[in-house]
Amino acid sequence: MSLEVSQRLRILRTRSGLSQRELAKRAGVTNSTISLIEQNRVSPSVASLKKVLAGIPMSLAEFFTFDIDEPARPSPFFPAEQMPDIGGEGIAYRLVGHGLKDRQICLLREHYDPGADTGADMLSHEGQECGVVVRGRVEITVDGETRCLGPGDGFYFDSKLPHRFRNAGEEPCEIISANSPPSF
Amino acid sequence: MSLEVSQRLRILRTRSGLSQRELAKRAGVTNSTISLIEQNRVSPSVASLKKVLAGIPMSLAEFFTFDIDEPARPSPFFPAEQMPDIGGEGIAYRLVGHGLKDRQICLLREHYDPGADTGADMLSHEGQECGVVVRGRVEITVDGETRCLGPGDGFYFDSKLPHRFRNAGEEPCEIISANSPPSF
DNA sequence: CAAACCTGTTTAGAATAATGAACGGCTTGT
DNA sequence: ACAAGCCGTTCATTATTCTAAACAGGTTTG
Repeated sequence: MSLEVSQRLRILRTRSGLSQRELAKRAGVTNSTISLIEQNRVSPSVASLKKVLAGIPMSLAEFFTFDIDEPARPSPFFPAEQMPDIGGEGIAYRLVGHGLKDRQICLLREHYDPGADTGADMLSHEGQECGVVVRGRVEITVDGETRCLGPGDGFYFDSKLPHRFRNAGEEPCEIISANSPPSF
Repeated sequence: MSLEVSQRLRILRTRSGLSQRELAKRAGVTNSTISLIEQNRVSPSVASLKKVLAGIPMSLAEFFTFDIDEPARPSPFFPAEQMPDIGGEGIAYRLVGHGLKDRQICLLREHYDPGADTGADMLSHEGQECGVVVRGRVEITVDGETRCLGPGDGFYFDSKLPHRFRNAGEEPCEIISANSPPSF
């Protein structure tokens, strides 16, 4: 949680143009409750926080996911040679959109040397990921199911499923992949 | 909130294969706290709920947004020849992950014949989009800025900015692109 | 069989959050 | 000037949550 409950609430309340008392009235709590929460002197019960948010109105899910963002307008183009390499052993990941704010997609050019893989342990993380093989062949294991994909073949799976990538062939392998929310 | 805090916690805990005591230990609370919360006999403070979730581990945002849509697991692999073509005049879009539920990313294999383009009118829609040129050359215009990209080059922009794609070269052009939220 | 070890639940008391009524500061209107 | 209104904050009391320890049921171990 990048933002405290206290900060989030104060931001949301003031953004809505409500005073502590006014919000309290709408929410069915007292103004002191709001005050104490916003000063981070108490940690509200989920029940009371829910009541408070109902006065804005906003759901708990929205409350905990909202973020303060600022706009910016950088160039939309990313030349091949300017993409930073963020890969590892025998693997190169090049990120499209490096440096952009509020990026929702992590789009990667992935390069696997022959024999290279993502490691002995299966990967597992939040989000979804997908990709297309552009060159070479890659052996992909997802949730116990293994397949060998070639140029033009695609994949799409929930990143929480244990997965692994391996270049089992003799030639380098290129993949364009996307995942969201971004892992890089 | 479609799901009670109590239900969510019990589902998440059991799904993680943890007992109340084990989770309590990891979270630094007592087992009775977990029990009472799961029985909905108390509404935990945000502070204690956060502690509990840290033992899973999971953020408050994830906790309140997660949903139980756990249908049968479809295959994560999409062979090249099975991807449906959803393109237009001189253009072919092939979708990776066709038929999946709750897809957050629209990953496309795009094929542009020489001279083909996305039309006279600029495109503009919700979301973000990005891609990498795999073969050939494409002329991309975003918010008045035009660039010609070749293999390995990437782009990333807000889909609301007026944009247009055109294959200005003599050879077919292939692009792997991603956009979110999905337009297909 | 029974002792040991799980599981989730319950209870009294300690710790914490929420209330209701104050307070001080600032602005508006008479 | 001064009262009336708003603002956010503070404090003693009340209400709720959290803890520690015990309870009840099921499974494993000797």
